[in-house]
Amino acid sequence: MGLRDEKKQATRTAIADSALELFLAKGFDRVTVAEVARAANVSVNTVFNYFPTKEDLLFDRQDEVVRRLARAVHDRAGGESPAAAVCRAFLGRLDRDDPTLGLRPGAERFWRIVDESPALLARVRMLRELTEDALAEALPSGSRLAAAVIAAADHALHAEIRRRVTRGEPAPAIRAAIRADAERAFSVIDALA
Amino acid sequence: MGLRDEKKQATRTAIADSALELFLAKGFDRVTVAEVARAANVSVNTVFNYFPTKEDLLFDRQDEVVRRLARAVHDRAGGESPAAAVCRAFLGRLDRDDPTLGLRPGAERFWRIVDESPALLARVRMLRELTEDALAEALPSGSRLAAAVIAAADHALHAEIRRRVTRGEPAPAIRAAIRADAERAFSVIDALA
DNA sequence: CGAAAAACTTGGTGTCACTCCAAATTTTGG
DNA sequence: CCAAAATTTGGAGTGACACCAAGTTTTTCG
Repeated sequence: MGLRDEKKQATRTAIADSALELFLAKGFDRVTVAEVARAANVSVNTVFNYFPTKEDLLFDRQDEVVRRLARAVHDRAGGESPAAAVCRAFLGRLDRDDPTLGLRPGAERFWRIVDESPALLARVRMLRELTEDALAEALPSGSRLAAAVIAAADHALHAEIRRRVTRGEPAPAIRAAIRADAERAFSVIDALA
Repeated sequence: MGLRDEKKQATRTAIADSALELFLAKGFDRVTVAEVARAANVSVNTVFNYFPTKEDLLFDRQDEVVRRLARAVHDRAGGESPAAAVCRAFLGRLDRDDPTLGLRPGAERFWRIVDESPALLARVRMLRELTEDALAEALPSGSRLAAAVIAAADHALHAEIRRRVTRGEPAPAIRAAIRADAERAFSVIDALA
């Protein structure tokens, strides 16, 4: 990687970091792209060179997230059902305290930004749909219905975690409750896929 | 209702009709609000007086749609489970050839507009979420997880209908296939709510 | 009926995300 | 060191939408 790519990486993170800081301070909708550009010492055009939309300043590189359910199904052991695989992956992340779960301290601030912005909420819905699409492709049946239901359960569990965190419940209690919900839901859904 | 309200109604439908015509002809994203205003002989400001956003020109009065699942649950007979109630309501609409199903001729043109516009697809996702929210409130358990799963199934069934219609399958065949899918899915899900 | 009040429409002005283009500027490979 | 390639930038535009201060129309009430 030459000097050029190093600089690009630096510029990109400088922009994203400036953006996050501003969003945390003022909220997504009260920050303009021009402000972000100024804070990062670049032009507005450069911001759009790196990030196709303003929302991408916060939701950057979501490929991994979008493909998570599909990957869980794809990588499952022979004989394991898709729903069981997704369940197992979810519980694994729960035990491992995966940062994307929103259970770790600091997550609240992030999701607060999202919850207060219609544009970001729309983006979350889009990511959810992309997740569903990817899952449908990974299912041996290719069933959109099964994919929709499994993705809905996964999404609802994540949402429930955030809701409880916001409500101030302690992490261990949340983990226990969510674990029970997940096991119950996915075992029911299992008959679909 | 006085003269004023009659005029208002006339203006509103004139705007919506002009908009639909233009959207059908050119696609949502290739029509500006200014064009719609001109076609309806009003000012741009007046368009926004009646419709809060450009998307509302197409998705007007979606309250009914958003509350459909909640109403099915709310109005169910004693002893019927929520999932069963939603299933029954869905099958009823299928038999009755409800226009919002997308099975009737002309529906393709409408959904083509939607499918080609990112903004309208985002709006559909929002309506889906509102549907889910309303359903959660209507469930005796209030379970967001159950609501999410039921709403996902309902949404997926609608999407599947549209997909098959687009693919050119005959309506009776679609109805039969969807009926089977719905019965299977909701009976499985039944154990959740 | 007639005039003030209330409701509606309009023009104007401004903001902000985002696009397109052409002119710098920087980096790299030869 | 120089020319090609990549990057950054300024500038001009577009379109949705907010806000406000005039009109204009409809209603209300004396």
